[in-house]
Amino acid sequence: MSSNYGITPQGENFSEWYNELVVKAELADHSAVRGCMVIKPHGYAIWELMQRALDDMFKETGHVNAYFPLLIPKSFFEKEADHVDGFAKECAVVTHHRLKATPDGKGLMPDPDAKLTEEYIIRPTSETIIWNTYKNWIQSYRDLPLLINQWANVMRWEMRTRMFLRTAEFLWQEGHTAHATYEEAETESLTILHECYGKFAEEWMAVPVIKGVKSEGEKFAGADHTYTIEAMTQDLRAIQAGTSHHLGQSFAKAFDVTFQSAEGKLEHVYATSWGVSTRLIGTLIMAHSDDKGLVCPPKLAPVQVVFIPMGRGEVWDVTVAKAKELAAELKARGVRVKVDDRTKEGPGFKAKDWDLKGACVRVDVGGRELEAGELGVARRDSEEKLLVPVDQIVDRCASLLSEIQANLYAKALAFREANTVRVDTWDEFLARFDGEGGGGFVLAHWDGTQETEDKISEATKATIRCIPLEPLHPDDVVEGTCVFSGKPSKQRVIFAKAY
RNA sequence: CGGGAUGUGGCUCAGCUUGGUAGAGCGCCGUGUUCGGAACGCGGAGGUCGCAGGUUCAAAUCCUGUCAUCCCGACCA
Repeated sequence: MSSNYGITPQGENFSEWYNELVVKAELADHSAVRGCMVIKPHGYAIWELMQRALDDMFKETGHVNAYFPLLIPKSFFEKEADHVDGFAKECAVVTHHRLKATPDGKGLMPDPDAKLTEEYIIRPTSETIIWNTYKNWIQSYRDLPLLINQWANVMRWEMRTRMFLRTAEFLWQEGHTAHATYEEAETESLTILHECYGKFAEEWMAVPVIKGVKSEGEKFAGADHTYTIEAMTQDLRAIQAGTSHHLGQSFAKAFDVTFQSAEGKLEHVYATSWGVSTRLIGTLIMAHSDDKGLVCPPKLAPVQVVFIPMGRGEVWDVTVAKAKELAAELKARGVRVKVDDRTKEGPGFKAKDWDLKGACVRVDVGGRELEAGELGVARRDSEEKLLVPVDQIVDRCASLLSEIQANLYAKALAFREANTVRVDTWDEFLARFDGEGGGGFVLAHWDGTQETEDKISEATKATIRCIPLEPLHPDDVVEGTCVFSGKPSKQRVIFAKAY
């Protein structure tokens, strides 16, 4: 798109649409640092709203926040073999603690005399530093469960990055818990999945998700098993929006974290870890937004209602005053409002601008309408515009917000259902994922082997997103035969091309 | 890391083939007329052409290297 206005339509090039939207809606910008973005105020506002809602849920389920170091001694990483394999290839390493002038005096270089005896890894995730710490915190069954969450940044040196979806540095939360029994840890990982992540995705983001367990090939490095919430994007791909891992005793054993039980026996603890990241913002965009720009569910919209005063001179003074008055009333009800009283831009410009930035409801405060006693109210989620009597504006805006929240979820759910199919033959399976783009969710039988999973992925680029915890349809758990190998299968699993 | 493309005022790009004093539109600043879905006039500011070498009297332009970004693969929240 060569124009400064507008963005590439989704249908033309989804990827370009996404990249342009992120920048033009002022959510984020590329930075001088490879793979790292600058999250701009409008984008960060969404993250803050997400943080607040999630943090409340974590607290509600008994967790507390703490903070652990950004740098992790390299040796910690060597202690859990699977974990090393999973992350070693994408670690940034700190090797020196001082700079000195280069011989030519023009630049700086790491001072060879300041080489660290043990190098540090910039955390790609904090299991190792946390479990090294927990070792000192846990002695007795009375110290359990230990339920801690951390809000932090992490770094993974990814080959290819995309703003919000995969950046080298990203913001997230990571929960790390310790339990006396396998069952209790299992309950914990499922509680997070259901009470926090699933609920947040559906009730706050208005994004329906499928909760399931990852196959061996897709699970977290070092986990016993991994639970996930999987969402569908508008280009028919799957996006992993959050994961909750039951780590078993692997980290407890690697870091020798034991406790004495009530019976006096020394046992290793059971662990979970779970996280969601700024990728949620990417998920949000890909699930709801359109060719006009960002569509934000009201619960996470930085600006829920925007007022556009119109007219010039005395009329302008009147419309601005009225807009501010109405905005104040709405604000008193806890609605996030904005009066766009910029004088340089016209109302047409402002309407487009707020469509782009994802204001949920726009109220045009015009002189003529004000005299007639009715104002134009436009919904961002639909094309719908309505006339609302001035004295009902506040009530109507408030009710519209919950209608929009519900509508966005319903729309996304209908979209996912329309693009979820059950496939029983290999030819049909191949056809579904042929070519570029997604292919939606395909529910197919799978023989449960890694080998088959790999071969399917190789042939189609589609991977097993999860094995649903609850079947989407009762027939999905009726036995069948693997779509690839023809071997017996207990249930259908979800295949999709993933972000 | 493999294949492809691109780096020129804040943004989108032209100029490069055939070396010779850096351009346009948008944006920005000032000003006036405008203001109901991206208004217009006039006057301005702003770039050692990604970076480092090399060739040359002379490099945005030619050569080498390097870095970054985007697209396609492998990897991944």
